[in-house]
Amino acid sequence: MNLVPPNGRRPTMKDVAAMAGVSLSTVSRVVNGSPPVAPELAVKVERAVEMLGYRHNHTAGTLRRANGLSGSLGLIIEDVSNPFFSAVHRGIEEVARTRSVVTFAGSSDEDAEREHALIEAVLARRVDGLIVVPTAADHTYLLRDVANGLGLVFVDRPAQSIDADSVLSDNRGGAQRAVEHLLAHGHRRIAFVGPPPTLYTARERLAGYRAALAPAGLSELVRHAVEPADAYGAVLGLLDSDHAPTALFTSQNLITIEALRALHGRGRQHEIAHVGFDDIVLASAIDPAVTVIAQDPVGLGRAAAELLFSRLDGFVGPSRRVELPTPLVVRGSGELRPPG
Amino acid sequence: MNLVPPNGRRPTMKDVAAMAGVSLSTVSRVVNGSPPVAPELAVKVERAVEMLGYRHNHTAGTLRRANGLSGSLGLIIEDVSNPFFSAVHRGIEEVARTRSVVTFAGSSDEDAEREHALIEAVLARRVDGLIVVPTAADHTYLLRDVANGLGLVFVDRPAQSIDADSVLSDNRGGAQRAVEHLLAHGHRRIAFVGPPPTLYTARERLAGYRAALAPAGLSELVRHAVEPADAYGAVLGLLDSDHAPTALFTSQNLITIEALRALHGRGRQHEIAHVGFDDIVLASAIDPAVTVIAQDPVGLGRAAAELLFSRLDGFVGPSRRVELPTPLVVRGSGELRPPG
DNA sequence: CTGTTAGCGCTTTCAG
DNA sequence: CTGAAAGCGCTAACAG
Repeated sequence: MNLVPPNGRRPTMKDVAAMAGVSLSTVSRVVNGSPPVAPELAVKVERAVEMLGYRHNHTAGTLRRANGLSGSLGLIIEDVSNPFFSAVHRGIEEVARTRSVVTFAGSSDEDAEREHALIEAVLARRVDGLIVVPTAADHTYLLRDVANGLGLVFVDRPAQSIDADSVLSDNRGGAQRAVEHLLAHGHRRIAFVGPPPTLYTARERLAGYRAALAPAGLSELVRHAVEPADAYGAVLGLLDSDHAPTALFTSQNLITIEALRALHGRGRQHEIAHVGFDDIVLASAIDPAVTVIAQDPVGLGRAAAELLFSRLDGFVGPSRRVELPTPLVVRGSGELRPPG
Repeated sequence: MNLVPPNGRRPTMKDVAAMAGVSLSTVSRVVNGSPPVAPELAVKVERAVEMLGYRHNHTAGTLRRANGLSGSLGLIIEDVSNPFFSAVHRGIEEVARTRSVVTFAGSSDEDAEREHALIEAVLARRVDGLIVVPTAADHTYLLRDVANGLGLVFVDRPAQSIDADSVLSDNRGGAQRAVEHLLAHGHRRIAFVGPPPTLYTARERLAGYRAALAPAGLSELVRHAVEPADAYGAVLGLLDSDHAPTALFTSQNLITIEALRALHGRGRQHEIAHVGFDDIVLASAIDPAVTVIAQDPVGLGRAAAELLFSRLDGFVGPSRRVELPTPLVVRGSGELRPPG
């Protein structure tokens, strides 16, 4: 059964053809399941394939194939091990799988150079498309590739320099809804704790916070955390200040977690209302359960892949922008009322 | 700057050679940075590359290159969006990056057929190596590929059917240490809640639990949760039983989370001691903070990649098995003493 | 130091 | 329905 061929050479179609006593083209036809081919020949070929342990070299085929597709795509995210982005990956995989397309995945670590190196690396492996969570400000160098047929979709944040398909969450709307929810529960001093507005998503969420406060005529109370860990101190500082807030809006995953540590550390979790942006594991296990604005990262990935494949399928319209809703998930912490 | 070539054809080395007025081989030498090449010619080539927006086709080179390496590898894990496995992915990426190797990543979803399809897909794209969290019982079909130079490493669980390099956590030792820790704090009735022992890791952890109880002459109290969600009910059942345990060992990530929900839901988190296998986010935010046995998934990935590349670098010794330590992280929940 | 040539493994006309 | 032959984009001898 498992005869290892004498030499260390992988068997090729030529070897299969020789063993089966047919021509190269017949092997190709059988391997690619493209009739017409006589059943008896097909059987002979299949037997030879089995015997030799022949493995199709899809990349060699790509070189010659009419459409030139490699059946692969590149995914560049901030970090493959960040649960948010790995969920995006998962969504992409779900639709790529239906087309037998495999995915190169890599982390940019929010570093433009690294992003660029990764993109070049996967492009050199001739991926059919690219899905990118953009970090770099300039992506014009991809324009030529797109003109030459590369599929390109940006996800989570829009590209700044070029016009391309993109899939985003409703960041601003979600943040606004979170703050309006706190307002509706009687809060007048609502603090914002989040990363500085360098990234698109951070800017949008801050804008949402402001959009909610403005019509109420309330003044803002903003604390920026450069590193997520900074949020811990920021929240403690807010709790200790003269004019302490009665409610907290934390604009991101890791910052919400730090805020929880601070709140619980001080035993104030039942007094200070809190809504976080991004759902977190254990949000419903702790007391009070954490009210959040939920994103749908898997949906983000799915939508990005759909857009990408529609291009590869020949869609040539103008660039599209899909925005996914960010519903409020009520669990308890966001429904605490201010004292008095 | 960004002249898109008139036709939709990607420029090739031939185009570059023609524009630069040199031969194909000279272009190849410049592109691959393999001297000797006259500086003036190099400049001409580089200019032409720039003008045309030439992009190297690394896969075409693979076909002809002496070593035949594609500079890519395949990673098959249970789920790309599971934080544990995506951390493994991250570890692999860290070492692959130093060699400019990119990674195909896909999810087997604990399904042997899917695993097989994925492996075939990446093999057809001629990856240099494969890192697999095995689900299928049989991997003998990979033997021939390994004989033909494929690097192969199993991670998190050993392969059952073939002899290959593998990287594991010390599952049994970690579980044993967890239970011994609870014994040392005076507990005599310690329950085990975990998945049924179908998977290697589950079996090992259960064995560790038993290995700790046996010398103490204590009887076991085991509850299996087929789905993580089942652990919630299982823990409630234990709490309500006549001979309720005073301590809990939960043998996995998601099960620990469900147990926490149950414990906190009943307000028993300060009475029942609890140690979980696998670290979890927010473990230190809740009260009491959760004592765990920590794995090092990033280290698992790094080690797997090191083993893989050592093979590609020509190492030909017998198969190696690396086992990573699983330290106890003391935080509070595991140090509660039994009543009385 | 540079160019010519053969050919990697495959798909695709094009004849038979 | 099957085979022969050309050639995808590239690298590696080998001459010059």
